[in-house]
Amino acid sequence: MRLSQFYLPVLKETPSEAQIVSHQLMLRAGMIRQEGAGIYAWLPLGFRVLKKIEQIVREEQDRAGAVELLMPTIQQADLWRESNRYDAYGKEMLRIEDRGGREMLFGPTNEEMITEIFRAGVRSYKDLPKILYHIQWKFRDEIRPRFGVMRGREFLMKDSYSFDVNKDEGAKSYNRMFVAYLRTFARMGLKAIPMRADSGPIGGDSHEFIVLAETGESEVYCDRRLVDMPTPPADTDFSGDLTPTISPFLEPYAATEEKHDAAEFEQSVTEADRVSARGIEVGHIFFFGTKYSEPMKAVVANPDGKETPVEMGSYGIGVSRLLGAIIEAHHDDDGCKWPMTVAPYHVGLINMRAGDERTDAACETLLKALEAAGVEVLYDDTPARAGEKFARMDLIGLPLQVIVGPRGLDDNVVEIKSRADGERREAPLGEAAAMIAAEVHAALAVK
RNA sequence: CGGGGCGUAGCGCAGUCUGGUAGCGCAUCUGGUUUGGGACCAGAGGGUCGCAAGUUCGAAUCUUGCCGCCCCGACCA
Repeated sequence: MRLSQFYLPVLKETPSEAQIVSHQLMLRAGMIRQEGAGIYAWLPLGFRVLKKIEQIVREEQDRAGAVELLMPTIQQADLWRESNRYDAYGKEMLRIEDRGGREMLFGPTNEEMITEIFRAGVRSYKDLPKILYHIQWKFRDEIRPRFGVMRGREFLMKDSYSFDVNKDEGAKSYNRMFVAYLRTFARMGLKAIPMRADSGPIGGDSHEFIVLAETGESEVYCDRRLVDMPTPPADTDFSGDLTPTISPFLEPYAATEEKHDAAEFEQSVTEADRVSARGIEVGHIFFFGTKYSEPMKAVVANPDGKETPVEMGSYGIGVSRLLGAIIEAHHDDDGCKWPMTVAPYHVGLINMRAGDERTDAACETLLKALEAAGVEVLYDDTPARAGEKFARMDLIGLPLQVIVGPRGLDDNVVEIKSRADGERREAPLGEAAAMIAAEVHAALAVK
């Protein structure tokens, strides 16, 4: 992509309404634009990252055996009356009326609808287990939206729902999502720690996945050993018993404020390993049994031929929020520092003298070769000054910058700069594309 | 919903107390000089001062109402 054809409205100054660094950088790097309190338009650069994150979430859901579908954003009030949540949900639910005066709502979550979809198609325990998920926009009329996409009112969420014949089977589904979540966040360069969490009005077992960050909204407490716990590998067998895989994560102490037990914390964790910090909740998993299946009559015939309500769980990932969390974890004073797996483009190609025959030709050749090798390139072909180009490229934070200018071309080399550590090195012009492509693919291969 | 603050050019702000017909920096456009880390000179364009009503000869400025946004608290991916 040529920058001259792209839409990248960067800001030199920090908009005053942005309080935390991720919000500031997303506005400055032209990733989002606020259209109302807690409502954002996704500009091209931000949209690309959103799609990358969404795709990683999707791949790990699929790997864990979940099946994707798509439910509508608008739902009917009657569906929510079946679970008695239409009145219980309160003002956080955005209620709408259609032209016929029917009560509708913009979905804040989808337990009711998925239960309705499930019960319409499943009759027997032999069809279980099932995990269904979708990635869809939600609207929750938050009392106080803030911090940009970290607490928007409209937000993109991946929500999965598991259906099992009994509680033991339900626990297996819960574990599958548990492992899928560990892998999902790790692939984005995040250390997300599962913590015992308050399951709220839903009840049942619950874990929140927390990224430690000073700007996090929750107070959390955990054992330091959890911070560097290795991620379960890509070849994990999701059809097998996952208890040994997840038990190392369950044994050390970890809890959010609501579930924190100071006495237990001090007793079970050595003083040196006690971490009390702030964190960003990027995922939340629940097992809630028959809360919806019972009132909504989502039942299957069990092996005895008796109809029993299915045991359900729900599993959420805040996809749009993850952009904020990743920036909080990966940035410096100059801008974002995207991990390769979620970067809007892998490489920023900087033409130091756009309009000069020699640099233009070298850039065009590199661009073609890189794109042919499957590398996503943002090519700065604008006539802007060098300082401006570097600052802009640092701000948007592409992992690799390739600098092509007369100075290097005199020696037949280009410069490659890594955004992560600022390291610069030279590469022969003829070999640069292959070297960069290999580097990009190596970084992406880590799954 | 309670408490606090803000709304003036795309962005950041001054002007409001003390009413006199709107300004600064950045950005944008034109010409020129520059050109490897946010350049310089000269010129130009861009504003129903959030909206409405009121007071006044005259309102960005005073009064009232409304709208929007931000921050602190209770709720949440």
